[in-house]
Amino acid sequence: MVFRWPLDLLSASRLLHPPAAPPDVPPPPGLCFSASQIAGVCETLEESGDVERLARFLWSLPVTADGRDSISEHESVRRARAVVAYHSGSFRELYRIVETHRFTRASHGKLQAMWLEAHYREAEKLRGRPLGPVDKYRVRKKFPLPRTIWDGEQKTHCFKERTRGLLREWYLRDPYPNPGKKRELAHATGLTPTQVGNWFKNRRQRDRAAAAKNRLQHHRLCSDGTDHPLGSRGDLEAERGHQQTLLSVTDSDSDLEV
DNA sequence: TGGCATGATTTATA
DNA sequence: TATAAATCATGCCA
Repeated sequence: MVFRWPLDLLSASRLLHPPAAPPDVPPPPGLCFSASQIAGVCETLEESGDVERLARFLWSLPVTADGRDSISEHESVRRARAVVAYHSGSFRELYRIVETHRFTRASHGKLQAMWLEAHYREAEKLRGRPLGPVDKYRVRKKFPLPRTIWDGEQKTHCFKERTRGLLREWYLRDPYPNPGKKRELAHATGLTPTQVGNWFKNRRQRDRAAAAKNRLQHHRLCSDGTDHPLGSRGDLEAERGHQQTLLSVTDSDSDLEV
């Protein structure tokens, strides 16, 4: 392995062989590194966050015209090149690296984050303003993660229809299930007990909101000048009773048919 | 543990 | 493309 820049040979040498000798003593001429040793240096520099040094190190590596050499084939080297491309704003280069090579699962998280962030930045630059959540969602839809850095596993935002059906069913029977019932339902739906708890919590919250809204509308329709302030008969029991009635009426996330 | 407010994501609609 | 609505998660308080 012949380095283009002696300084980087020195860097690599120090990373691979921590300085037992005085640090400024140059490595012996003709010192060779294997591709996996080079990859190790890339990993170390990447972990250290010193992108500038990583860039210099990568630059010092010998390259073939098509990049198909034992060094460039190494995933850590490719990932390091992607990192450098990202930090230097060379997003086209980043996309090219990511799209043309398959990466292992261990690299997916970082590469996915860079892929998305790069596209966000481009979109922001294009629009001249920061992106909101919906803008980012559109960017993600427009530039889906390549399969080289994504195993294709769909992350669903909503629970499965069958799961939701079960939850609704149980909710109608008992909106306040005890921990045992929650665990049972979690087992039946494949959700965690926390998710089940959250679902019931949200469901009650939505029903209360819908109940309040319905009552307000009803109040507006009925009140032809007579005054029925909302809180005047609002004791808890009345509220609960109203909710029970509304279970059959509100359906913010459901098709409740009772 | 429940209620409430709020955030993030996704989808629908104008 | 902006906006609203729906859905799930999370944090705080009582």
